[in-house]
Amino acid sequence: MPGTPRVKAPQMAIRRLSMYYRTLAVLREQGVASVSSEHLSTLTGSTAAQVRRDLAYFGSFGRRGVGYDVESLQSHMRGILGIGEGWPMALVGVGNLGSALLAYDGFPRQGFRIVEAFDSDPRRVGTVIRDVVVKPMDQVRETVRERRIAMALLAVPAKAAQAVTEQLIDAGVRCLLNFAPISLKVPSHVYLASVDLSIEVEYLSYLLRESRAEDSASNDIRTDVTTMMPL
Amino acid sequence: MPGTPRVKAPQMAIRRLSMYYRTLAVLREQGVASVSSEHLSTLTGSTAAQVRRDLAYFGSFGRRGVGYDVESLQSHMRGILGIGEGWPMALVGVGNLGSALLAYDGFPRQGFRIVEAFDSDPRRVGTVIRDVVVKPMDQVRETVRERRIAMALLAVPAKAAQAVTEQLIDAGVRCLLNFAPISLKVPSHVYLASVDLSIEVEYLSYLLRESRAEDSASNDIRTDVTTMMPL
DNA sequence: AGGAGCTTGTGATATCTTTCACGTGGCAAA
DNA sequence: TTTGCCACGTGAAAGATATCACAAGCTCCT
Repeated sequence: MPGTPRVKAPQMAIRRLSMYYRTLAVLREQGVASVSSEHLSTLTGSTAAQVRRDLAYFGSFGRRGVGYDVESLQSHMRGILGIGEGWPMALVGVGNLGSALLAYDGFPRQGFRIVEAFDSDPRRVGTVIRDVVVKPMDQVRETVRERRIAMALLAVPAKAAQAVTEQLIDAGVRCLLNFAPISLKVPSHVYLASVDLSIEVEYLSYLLRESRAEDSASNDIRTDVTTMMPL
Repeated sequence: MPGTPRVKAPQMAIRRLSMYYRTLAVLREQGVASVSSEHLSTLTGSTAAQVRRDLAYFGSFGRRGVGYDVESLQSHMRGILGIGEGWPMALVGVGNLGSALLAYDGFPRQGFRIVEAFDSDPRRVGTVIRDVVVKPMDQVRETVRERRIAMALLAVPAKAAQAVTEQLIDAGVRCLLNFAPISLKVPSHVYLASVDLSIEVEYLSYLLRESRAEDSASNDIRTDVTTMMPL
């Protein structure tokens, strides 16, 4: 890998890499061979300086005066993000949201696959969704260990989330993506990210409310907003 | 409202308010009348200083030497976040994810309700989920205007997302929660938040990969991580 | 009433992140 | 080869956010 990562990359930079990666995939489909930081920034809603800085955290992938080679940059991003290593994932909680996650084709497209699903409800156990058989909770430990699953998606009710989390960690899971609206506690060797729909909606609600007060609207272009709570 | 917001609150502070709000709701159910910043911080995975600072952006709600009154603080948070104003929301895209969103009970519990749903697929139009009739896309404009819907959830394929966004904005929507894995462009008077599952999973994948390299694990307690990309 | 002990609210400070601005290397054309 | 232009990579500056640490205010007890 060219260049050395002098300092640790900010969490947000890593998230933006995902955006860059996807954008590069689109460019490649379109037959674009080379892209500048400027170009990439308009496509991802970032700034040129930010794109360059983000990439520079991991090495120097571009050529001065030219830009970045789309294919090579994409493959570097893939390597950095661990895409295509085919991480197998486990899903716990096969309710409405869990079922939707099982069916979500964005995961396999990026090389992540849900290979096991669990639920505590006996009526759901045994059902098959997208070739995955729903297993009872008491098989979590054995299955996760056996298949060496490191990542899990948590789509259970808030009340059950902490207990299930502990089960999963005990079984050897190292990464958790939590959808339950609750703040989970995990030991520091476990990575945790959360998608919290209520927080998103309430944040928008706040902005809406605030804007009613001041009401100052211009006509610029505002760009994408995602979300991250560090550490 | 007591106190004055001297400076604009960071976006992250607002997201944390949502956490505080939910935690307060739990405390109230448990009959807890008063809570300190210290206590609240352990429950939400923040720090005491951060809790105090976050709250101080909006006023002074506590009493020195005592703490915060759970009920009154909760009601202040509710006001700030605009919870309970009963914002009606529209959903576009009633696929797997869209259906799950319709069924998600976290929204109505916080006072947000999906009152209209739209889909471009004729096979889905007319179906009823949770008392909501799925309407065709060409009724977006009229319906959103008529019902004065300001918030919309976008659960359509990435390819369609930008076009649908523009339809919604044209119809008067001011806030969008986007689930499509794409960076949307919206005018600056429109608020946009995105939930991007691929980014979350790839972020975890990155951390996992990185940890394999250095492998330095201690036994502290790590706390919740959500996600936010500012402006 | 006075003092001990607790917890808030907040200046000041430290840390983290983004933006600026320019030196450097690279390409192309004359 | 030289000239002109382009776009990266990166120190340095600015800006944003989090943390520290303490004065101010409240309650209770004596």
